[in-house]
Amino acid sequence: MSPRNKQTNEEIRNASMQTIADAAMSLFIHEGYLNVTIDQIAKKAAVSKGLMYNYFSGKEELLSYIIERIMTEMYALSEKILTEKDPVKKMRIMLTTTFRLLQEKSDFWKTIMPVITQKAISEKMEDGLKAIFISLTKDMTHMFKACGVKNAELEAYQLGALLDGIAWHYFFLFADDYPLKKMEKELIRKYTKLLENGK
Amino acid sequence: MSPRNKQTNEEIRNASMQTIADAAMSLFIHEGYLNVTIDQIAKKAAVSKGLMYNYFSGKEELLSYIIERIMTEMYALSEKILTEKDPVKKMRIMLTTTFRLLQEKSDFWKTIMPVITQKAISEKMEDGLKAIFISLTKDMTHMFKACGVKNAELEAYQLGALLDGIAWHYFFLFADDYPLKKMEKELIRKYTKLLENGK
Amino acid sequence: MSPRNKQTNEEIRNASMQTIADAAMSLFIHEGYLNVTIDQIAKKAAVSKGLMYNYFSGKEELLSYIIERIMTEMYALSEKILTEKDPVKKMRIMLTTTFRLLQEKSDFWKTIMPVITQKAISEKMEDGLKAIFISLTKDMTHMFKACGVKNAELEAYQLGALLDGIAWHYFFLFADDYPLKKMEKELIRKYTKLLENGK
Amino acid sequence: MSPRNKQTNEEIRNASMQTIADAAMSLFIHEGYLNVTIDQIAKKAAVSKGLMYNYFSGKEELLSYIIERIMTEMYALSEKILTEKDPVKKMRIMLTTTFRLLQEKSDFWKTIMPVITQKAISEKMEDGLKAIFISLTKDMTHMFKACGVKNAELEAYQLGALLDGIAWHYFFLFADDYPLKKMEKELIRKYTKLLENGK
DNA sequence: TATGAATGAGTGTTCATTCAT
DNA sequence: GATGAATGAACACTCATTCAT
Repeated sequence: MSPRNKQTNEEIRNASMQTIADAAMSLFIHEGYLNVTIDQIAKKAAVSKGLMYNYFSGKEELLSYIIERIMTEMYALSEKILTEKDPVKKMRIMLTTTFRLLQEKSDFWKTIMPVITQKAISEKMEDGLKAIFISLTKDMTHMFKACGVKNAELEAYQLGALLDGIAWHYFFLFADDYPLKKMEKELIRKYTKLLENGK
Repeated sequence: MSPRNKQTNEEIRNASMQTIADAAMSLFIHEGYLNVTIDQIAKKAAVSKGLMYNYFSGKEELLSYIIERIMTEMYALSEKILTEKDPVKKMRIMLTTTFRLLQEKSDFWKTIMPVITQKAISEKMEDGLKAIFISLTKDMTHMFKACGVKNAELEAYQLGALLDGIAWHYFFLFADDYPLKKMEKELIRKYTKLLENGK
Repeated sequence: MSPRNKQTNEEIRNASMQTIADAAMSLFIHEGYLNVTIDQIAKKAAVSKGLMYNYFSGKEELLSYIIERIMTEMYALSEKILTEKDPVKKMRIMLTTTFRLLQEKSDFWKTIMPVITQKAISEKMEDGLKAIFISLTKDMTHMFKACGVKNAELEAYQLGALLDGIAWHYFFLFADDYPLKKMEKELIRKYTKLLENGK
Repeated sequence: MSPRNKQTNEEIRNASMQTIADAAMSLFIHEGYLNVTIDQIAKKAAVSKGLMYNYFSGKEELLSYIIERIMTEMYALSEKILTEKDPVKKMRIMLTTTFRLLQEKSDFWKTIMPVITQKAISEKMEDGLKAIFISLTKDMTHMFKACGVKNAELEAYQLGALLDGIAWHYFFLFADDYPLKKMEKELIRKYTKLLENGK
């Protein structure tokens, strides 16, 4: 009879939002944003369509919310790399993290990448994503410089492109035929050497 | 009085098809396949909706046609590289061709990349595209081996990933901020050296 | 404040379905299935086009639903005849029921008959309708045999054909010029005599 | 160089019309009037769409033309029956003709019957068809009367309904399961007897 | 006479969004 | 907070008809 207290409501609210966002994200990943209907999301989240509109003003805002969640996660990952000071360790963290994510969170990436290429959508992520890439690239540049690597900035750009290119090939071209494990070992070897030789 | 002759009709038909396909491709590139309506295509091509359906059985077939055109073009480009025998020349051709296309045919690539990531669509290109990538990768592998480069296959994969990663960053992340020219020079220098040192 | 309860919703749903199906049936009867547009149905039912698609997956399923309703009704009618044991009574029920329906439910029949002749559509009813006709024909055959009528099976087929032929002529050829009342009396007289003389 | 003379043109014209009408009729029979497109007709007739419009002002007029051809044929058949004077022979001609047509021209009937039931279309045939049925019914009535058959008019109506009902059952319900041959023999026997007993 | 490229109104269908309950 | 029946603009696609040649 007595109304729920504020905190409980807040919790319910938050739980519902997460439920809906999870369902939506899962569908967006597997079906593509434009192919997913509100009905599907509501059904998967086991809530009514109407409730969705209590929390999100529309399909697009739901996407924005999900992208923000993803960006937060990506930001956290980049922080791990940025805070490591030792160059060789930093490089190893970056490479192992990247390759681990390629396998463990392949869905995560398979969502991100197509989404980035869609003009209307990418604009939502762009700034955040770009910021992360830029800060990582700058960080790598500094690191390469500190280790005496020549053309440090270009090396940093190459490393970034190489890793994204590998992701791209792995996800959209070669899939399980891709020599992911070998590549990881080889890159760790190569870049460790580069850093050490640079010193 | 008499009807058009067969050849004239053939020419008219072909011209219309190209007009429509060009308009559609341009729209698919900038708006994304799923966001583009038949009305938009017809309007841009300055023909009636109905005419589109005289030539293409639907929106999807129109996409297939465009993709085939693109694949044909890509295949022609890959042939140029595959037929060159001298390693250093081959590498230079591949790199300069790639970087030239990134700038001159940025639309071409901006279509390819998002399209590949769209599940339903990528299946149409996949086999053809994969074949091209695989044959190029094999070609590079042979070349690296012939020059005594260690881990030839992994190097070939890296090169492919690096170039696609650069394209990706250039188009969807950094755009005009990207040091494209410097990168081209650096890669030519680096890979020429790799081939020569390998010998 | 609280949402409608399940039962109320069920009632609303059912009412809407019947409203739509009634409107559609009426239009199908008078205009022919293929000539009727979804817009017409929606307008006649005074609902939105979209609502139709909440209940029926398309125009064809709407037709199926209507046909099923009709078949259920026809089946109920045939049951009345099949369960009557006394030959003369059975015959009288069959004839009076048929002639009554010709007048009272002329819409009902006017729907059935054209629909049967439409290939794509008839397949939906065929089995059910055929089953009813066959069971009635068999029932009549047994009855004629039991009464010692010669060529019992052919007589049963004739009776069935005769009644459907009368319906056909009444609806599509002669209309109100048709001597329906006289025919009913004559057939009752004739077939009663046949059954009694057969004994 | 010299223009075709008038007769030749007339012949060409007529031949083209027949070609087109034949193709259209065949398609109308097998696919249904509303399902057949102008393209299909033109293709089947091996003429251009444009030519069709030289001869027929539209799809509907083409149907009218075909129906008229059919009506003419039906009229010719009815004449055969009407002109025979001997009752038994007349009856035999009518029955054998009907049953022969059921088998030989089943396509012919399968077109006619659905078409009759479609309001918009039936109006085109109605008058002609009705006239034929009425004249046949009257003829039969006279014949029955002349042979002393009781309820001559009702008998004539019954005969007509019976034959159309048989056609209906044969075409749309029982198909090859129908005892057509037996029925023919039985009816000849029955009606011959009726005529002879009536005397 | 003959062609078939071109048209565009019309059709079935989808789906994000609203709102009475 | 929660529901889901209802809406209607928007979409892909069809096809009878026109007309320049």
